[in-house]
Amino acid sequence: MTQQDGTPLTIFDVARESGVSYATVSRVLNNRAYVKPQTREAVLAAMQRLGFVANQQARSLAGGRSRVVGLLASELATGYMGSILRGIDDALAEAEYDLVLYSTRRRKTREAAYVASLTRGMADGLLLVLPRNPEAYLLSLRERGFPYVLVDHQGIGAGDPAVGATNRAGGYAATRHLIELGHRRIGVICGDMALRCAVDRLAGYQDALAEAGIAPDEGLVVDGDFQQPAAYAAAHVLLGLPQPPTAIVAANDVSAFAVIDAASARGLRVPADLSLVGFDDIPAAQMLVPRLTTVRQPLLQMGAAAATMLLKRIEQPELPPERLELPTELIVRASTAAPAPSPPAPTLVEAGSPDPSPSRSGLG
Amino acid sequence: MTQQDGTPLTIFDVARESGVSYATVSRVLNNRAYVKPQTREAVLAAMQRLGFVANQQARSLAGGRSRVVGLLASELATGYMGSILRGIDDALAEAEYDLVLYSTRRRKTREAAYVASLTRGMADGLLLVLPRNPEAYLLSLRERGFPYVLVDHQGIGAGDPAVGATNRAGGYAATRHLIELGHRRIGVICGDMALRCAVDRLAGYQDALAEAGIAPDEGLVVDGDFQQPAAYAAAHVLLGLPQPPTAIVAANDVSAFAVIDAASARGLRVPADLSLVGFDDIPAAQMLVPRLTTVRQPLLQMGAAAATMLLKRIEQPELPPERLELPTELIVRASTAAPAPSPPAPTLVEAGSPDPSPSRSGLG
DNA sequence: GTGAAAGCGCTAACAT
DNA sequence: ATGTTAGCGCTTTCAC
Repeated sequence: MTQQDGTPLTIFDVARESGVSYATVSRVLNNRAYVKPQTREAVLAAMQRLGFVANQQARSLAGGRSRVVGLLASELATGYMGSILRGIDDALAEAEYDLVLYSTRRRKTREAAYVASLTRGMADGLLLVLPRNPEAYLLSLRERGFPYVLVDHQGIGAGDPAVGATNRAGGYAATRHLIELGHRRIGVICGDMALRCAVDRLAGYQDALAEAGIAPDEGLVVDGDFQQPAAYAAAHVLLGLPQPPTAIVAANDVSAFAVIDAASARGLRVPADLSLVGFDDIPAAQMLVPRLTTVRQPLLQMGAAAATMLLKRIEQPELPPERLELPTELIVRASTAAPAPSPPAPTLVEAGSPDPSPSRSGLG
Repeated sequence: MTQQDGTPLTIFDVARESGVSYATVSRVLNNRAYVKPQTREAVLAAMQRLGFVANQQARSLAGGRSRVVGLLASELATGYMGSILRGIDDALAEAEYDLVLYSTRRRKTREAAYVASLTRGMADGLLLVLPRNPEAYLLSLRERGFPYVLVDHQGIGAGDPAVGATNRAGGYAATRHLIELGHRRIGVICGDMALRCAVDRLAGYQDALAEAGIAPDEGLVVDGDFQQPAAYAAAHVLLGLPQPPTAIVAANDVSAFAVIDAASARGLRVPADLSLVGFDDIPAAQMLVPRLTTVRQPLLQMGAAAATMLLKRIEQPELPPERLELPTELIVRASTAAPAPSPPAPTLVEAGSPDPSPSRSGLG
């Protein structure tokens, strides 16, 4: 706000208006003790009257805190990021923190300098959502003792504060659902295996196969990277197999959409000819026809939890790193069904107890 | 960056390292004249050597510029926002500006104070993407002479700097495409008519009908708000008409998805029984089965153009407001087809030349 | 061309 | 409980 002469209002103006000193206004502004309730009210009233708003730059320059959190992300335009972003924003708004965006592709400059600019007053902490290769950042962040939290990227090594989801359990639930439907040949399209979440999802898939006594078939595990094109190619590989799978677990919903695409290009219908489970439950998953059976990640909550965790670490930087895994949840919709009874799988399955009717507990 | 003792590096350190003064370092930092090239290089080298990064807070406190742009948006988690966001980010990164996010639902405080905090040093300018009721902001923004640009919300009155798309032409193209396919009864599900873009799209629809000599039928124009639930209800209204439309123009893709939903709930198939055109071309539009025919908005470019315009206005706040409309483009995919020949529309059409074969020029 | 000095608006000791 | 006094790290006059 400005006064009538255009000069910005300062706490000095508020001080004069309320008849106290400079410092007292600052105390009120910062909700500190040692202010008589009566004085506090008078100052607050003066602020109201004047329409005073503190200059954030000055506060952080003087006090060392900016009440800004940085968000480093490789990609902004996905539904995935959008949901996380909203969760973060909610939690931050609650605490009256602002959010500055840093997309990874910005960094034309050296990484060190880049992180340095963050740690030099601009932000009090950093949220990293699936950054491309975080090692470069993490090192200097750790060195500086700068507060940060990883979102959905627990790193291959542990030790960093992180918020993620139970990806392994999710991969397990997806696969088990298919097994319970009667599928035995279940393909999987992997995500970017540099990311822990992709590794975990695959592990969950393997868990479920093992539990059901289905021998793993390397040919049914195809690479992907969470993106449409790779998944489309992967789907064609799977569907082109001499003995194609009757069901596919996709690393994420976007990959699942690609499978539908590839399947329909081959004249296969989902779920009649091919069952399909995605991962994420992005909004589009329920818009699709058929609606996608998928493993929901609580993206909004993950964002909020990460922000909350970061705020805590900003307050107490010495806190030991904490790791949070939020539960995933299988959402059964219309893209999965029992396999077509037609061709009874010949002999490619190598081993395992051929128990055809696993227990129905809990799922599907 | 910090020195070995943990003290942050300042331009004073750089000055000492390079044997010049304090002020000269500042000049180099700001790319100002009156520095001997040789001196400049020496200073730059010292910065490199030390790994110096300027404190942005201090710079803006002293200099009055923050190199930060604020983004005010009502919603962050949509594909729509994501695309715009990316465009903004690209343009800003280019100019080495940072982006601070302000979602509308944050403002628990009074609007005036809210905007004030933006204009008090935090940001040099503000981008407003489809804010809920911008009047409150705009007024105080204008009063302050604070630079801002509206994105995709040209306001009912003109006069604000804004970037949008040719919504009217888009609505026209969508409708005309359907007309050329042979449709005569074309329903429309409106967007939030408080927004100019929704009004324009409807106008385009009406343009096309008029041009084809199809009498407007009020019953075929149903309210919506760009969201799934309202569009779903609207679709049922349309489809439940004694004489339902053979084609529907939806205000946006999300609404179009809802129509597919409602149609399939009624046993209708798209495009065999019902043709459908969306608006936006969000990523999901091409993932859907059937792929959605839609009017593409260049969201990324809109974001980038708005950011660029804002930067220009930050440099020269006195510039007259500029208004930019980026072209929309009809993307014909699989959700539109010629109407089923079965029931030859009885008599509800009131007037107009019943020319059944409009020219095929350009579209289709 | 370069250096010296005065703030930018605020926080945080230190007094009182 | 309140006032006084230094700065925070930088930009920007103004001298030289």
